[in-house]
Amino acid sequence: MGTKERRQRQFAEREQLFLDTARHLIEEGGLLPLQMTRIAEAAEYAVGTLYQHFASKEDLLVALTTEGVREHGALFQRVRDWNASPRDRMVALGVADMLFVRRHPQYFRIAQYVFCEVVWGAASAQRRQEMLEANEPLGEIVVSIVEEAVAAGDLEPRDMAPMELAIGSWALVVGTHNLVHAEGVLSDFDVREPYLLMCQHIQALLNGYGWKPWADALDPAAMRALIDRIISEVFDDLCPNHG
Amino acid sequence: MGTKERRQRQFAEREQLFLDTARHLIEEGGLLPLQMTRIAEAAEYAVGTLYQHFASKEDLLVALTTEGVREHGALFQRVRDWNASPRDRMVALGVADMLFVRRHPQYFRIAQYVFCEVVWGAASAQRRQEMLEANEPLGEIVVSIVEEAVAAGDLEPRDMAPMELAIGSWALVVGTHNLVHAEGVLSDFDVREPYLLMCQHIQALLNGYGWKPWADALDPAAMRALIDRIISEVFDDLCPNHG
DNA sequence: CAAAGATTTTGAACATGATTCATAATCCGC
DNA sequence: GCGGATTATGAATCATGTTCAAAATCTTTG
Repeated sequence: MGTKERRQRQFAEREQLFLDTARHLIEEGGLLPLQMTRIAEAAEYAVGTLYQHFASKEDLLVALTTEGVREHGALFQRVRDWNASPRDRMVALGVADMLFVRRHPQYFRIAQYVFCEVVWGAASAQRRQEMLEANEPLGEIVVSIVEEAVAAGDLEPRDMAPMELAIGSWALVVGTHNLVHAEGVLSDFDVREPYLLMCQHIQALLNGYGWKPWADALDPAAMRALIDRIISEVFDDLCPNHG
Repeated sequence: MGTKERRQRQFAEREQLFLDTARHLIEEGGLLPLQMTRIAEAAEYAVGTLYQHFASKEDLLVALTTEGVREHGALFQRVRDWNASPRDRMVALGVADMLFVRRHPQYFRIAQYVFCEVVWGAASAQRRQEMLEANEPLGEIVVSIVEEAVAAGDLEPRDMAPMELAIGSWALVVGTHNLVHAEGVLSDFDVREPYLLMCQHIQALLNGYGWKPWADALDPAAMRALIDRIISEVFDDLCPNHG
């Protein structure tokens, strides 16, 4: 009979509850005052129960980030399936990141923390594994778009592997998140719209690879227009106040 | 008399000792098992003495990173003063990072941790201020190279501020460090020489801005040659086993 | 030079917050 | 409804960062 199955389902539901609760608490007050006791209290369970799900606080944080990676991956899949040129889809990946940050302003902060040796090393091997597995599809999607561009003749990779080309945009995106979230570092220079800028840099990078068709990376208006188009064609439901 | 000065000097020396000791311990065993008690022990002082220098563990980590930023800045200054085209100097900044990582394999790991809300927020305001001040020159050097390129007619910035252009390479570099240090994320794709790749991406980005003279970003051999030239002309003393 | 007073060092005691585990409660099959 | 297995509980434990009263040292002064 299905009693075991029900148990498993309830266990999974409770795990979800813990993760949602933790996310809530982080959104309220940040990562700094997050305590296991508080999470358990807020979820109306005992600490011991929380520890039946997560081997440690770090373990929970890795799990939380893994969820974010999956959601992030869902946005990337939309881009992969979008009927547009590989080049526009590369930019759309950047837009996906931009929107993801808007939806989850805390996400990249937590992710940065989670990937630090101190946290990563203190999480269980299984959670780490899950995270890496959740990450794989993202890399694969970027690579697949690069490969399509090569197949379509838009891009001449010469000796570079698709992944090596993909890493450029990837690093650009990761680096932008880092700079944006490192309080004080960019603020001196008052960068108004860092993610618009990021998209322009992606365009420049693609131009630099000789990726066709060429786009004017230094024209913010053109960039905005493309971003608007991407949002309306791919992410319309995520931007209620758009247009 | 100079007894007060001597005191101050000795105090500064002891602070240096603590920082060096901490760095040593981190190099030995990583950040995870770093304990204030251990640092004090290893430096042959009592914990209380350690706390006369650093308001908290986080404070110490920020101070440690600030030292790294200063050393990093010294490399950037060499590049600024190098007698070469702005474009080659932009690439040389990337090479500076590459060499800095070689000298201090742990540095960017610690920096990533330090810039996380959890650590940054727990450090004293003064240490944070010092860090930001130490960081400023780095940004200024990048911007100054961009400005020189514009002045020389190598680059047509249109509506973009120099800083906005500089942020592209900066993000690329920061993102590469992140990917390289996030264990497991890149390893699936076995990227042999991430920093060679980073330099190629910088070239592509500069090409994409229309930054003259054009360089072939997809030619690893050309890139290696330029890196070798930069090392021999700017960083020769830092690479004993070079050539 | 010694004593008084100021400053600095010390490390055991304290505080915080993660984690455990003996006990209590609950569930399941009969 | 009962007995054994499973699960939940939260007070106790443990690990570390931090403090602070006492001891040690240094500086000034008579």
